[in-house]
Amino acid sequence: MPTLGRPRAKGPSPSGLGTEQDILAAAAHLFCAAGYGSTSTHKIAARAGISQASMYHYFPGKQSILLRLLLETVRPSVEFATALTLRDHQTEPADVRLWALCSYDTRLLLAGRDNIGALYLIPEVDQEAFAEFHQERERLYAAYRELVAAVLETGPELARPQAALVIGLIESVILRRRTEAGMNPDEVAPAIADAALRVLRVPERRLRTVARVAHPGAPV
Amino acid sequence: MPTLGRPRAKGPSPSGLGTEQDILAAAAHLFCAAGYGSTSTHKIAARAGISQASMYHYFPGKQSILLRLLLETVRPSVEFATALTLRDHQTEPADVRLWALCSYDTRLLLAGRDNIGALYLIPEVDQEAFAEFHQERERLYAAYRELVAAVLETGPELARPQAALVIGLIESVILRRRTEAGMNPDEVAPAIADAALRVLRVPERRLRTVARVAHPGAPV
DNA sequence: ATTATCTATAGATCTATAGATAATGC
DNA sequence: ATTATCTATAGATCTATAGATAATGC
Repeated sequence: MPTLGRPRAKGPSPSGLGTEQDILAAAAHLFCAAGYGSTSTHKIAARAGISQASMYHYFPGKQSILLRLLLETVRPSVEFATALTLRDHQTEPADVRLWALCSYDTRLLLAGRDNIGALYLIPEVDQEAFAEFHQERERLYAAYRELVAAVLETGPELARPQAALVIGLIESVILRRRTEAGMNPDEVAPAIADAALRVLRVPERRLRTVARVAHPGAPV
Repeated sequence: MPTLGRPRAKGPSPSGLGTEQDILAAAAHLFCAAGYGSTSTHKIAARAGISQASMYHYFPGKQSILLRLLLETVRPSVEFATALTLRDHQTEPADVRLWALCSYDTRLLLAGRDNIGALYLIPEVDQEAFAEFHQERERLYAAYRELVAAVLETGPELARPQAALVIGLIESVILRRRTEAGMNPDEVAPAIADAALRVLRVPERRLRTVARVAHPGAPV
C-alpha cells in the first residue's frame, strides 16, 4: 500500500500486502522448497518482484529474514501453549488441554500454501544467529512437558522422553506434507492428537470423551 | 590405503579408510551440521584433508556425494524392512515384526558420530537429482504400510495414515538428537517401538509379550 | 606408464554497498 | 524533503577444468 517512493520496475506488488510481506512470502517459499543455503538474495528478490538491492531496504540480510519467519511461525504455538498452562485453564483436565494443543499445532502446520514448518528442519537453523527462535521453541517444549507431566501425573523431568514422543508426532506432519499433498486438517489434526494421548497410555474409553470435550482449534 | 599417486600435502588420511571415505565422512558431517547449500566443495575438501580440486577425482560434484550418502543411509533399513515382509518371516506375528523394525530403524538413526538421519530433512533432497533415494525410501515406507496393515488387519491403503504416524515416531529421533545429546539407544529404541504399537492400539498386555519376543536390533 | 594428488585459474555466482532516480508530501 | 525503488559494481566466494607434479608399478 505504500504510495511513496519510486515505483517498481515490474509493476506494483500483486499481493497488495506491501513489499516486506512479499519478501517474507517469497523467502518462506524458497527456503522450504529449495533450502536456505541454496536460496540467494537475488532469487528471493526476483520472486518478490523487486531488485536484489531493494531487499536490503527491509532486511539487513538473509539471516534476518529467516529469523523473522521462524519467530512468526513459532509464536502462535507458544502463546496457545503457555495459555493452556496458566491458572485459568487448570480447571480443564490435562489430557483435554494436551489434546487441544496437539490438534491446534497440527492445524497450524497444515495451514497456508507453503509447508512453513519445514523451516524448523533446515540445518542452518542450528546456527547461533537463530538463538532467539530456539528460546521460543524451548518455551513451547516446556509447555508440552508440563502438560504431558500432568497427564502422566509425574514430574516434568520424568515426562521429558514422553513429551519428545508427543512432539515428534506433531512434527511428523511436516515431513508427511512434503510428499503427501492435500492433507485434510479436519481428519489429520484429531488423528494426531488421539495418537499423542495413546502414546501416553490414555485409555480408549477416556479418549472418546476427551476428543468430544476439546473443541479442535480453539482454546479450551 | 592406496600407496599410489602423489602424496597429500597435509599428510596422509588420518582415518586410514582412504580418500573417498574421508570425503563422504566430511560431507556427511557438514551437510548435517551446516546444510547442503551452505556447504561448499572447498569446505568438504578441507575437512577431508585434500585440495578442493582433488574431490573431483572421486565425485563429479556435490550432488553425487549427497546421493551416495542418502542411499547408504537408507539401504540397510530397506533391506531389513523388506526381509520382514517376505514369506520366511510371516510365521512371526505382525506386531512383533513391526516392533523389531521400529527398534532397528531407531538404532540406526541413533548410531554413528553424526546425526546422519538429518540428511533426510534437508530441503534440497526434494530435487529431481535425488529421485533414486526417494524410490528407496518409498520401498521402506511400503514395508511399514504392509506391516501396519497386518497389525491392524486391514488393507495397505487404509493403513496409510496410521503408518505415517508410526514413521513419524521413528523419524522424530532425528530432530530430538539435534538438541538432545547422548541419547541411549537401549532406552530410546524400545520406547519408540512401544509407542508405535500404542498408536496402533495394541493392548498393553500384548505389548509386554511383543517386546520380550522381538530381540531388538536383530532380524526376528 | 599410471595414479592420486597438487596449483592455478576462468567464469559464474553471490552479497552488500554506493549512488542515481522517480514517485509523493510539504 | 522524504521515501522506495532502481542500476551498477566491488569484492568475495564457489564450481569445475586444465595442466603440473610426486609418488609407485612395470
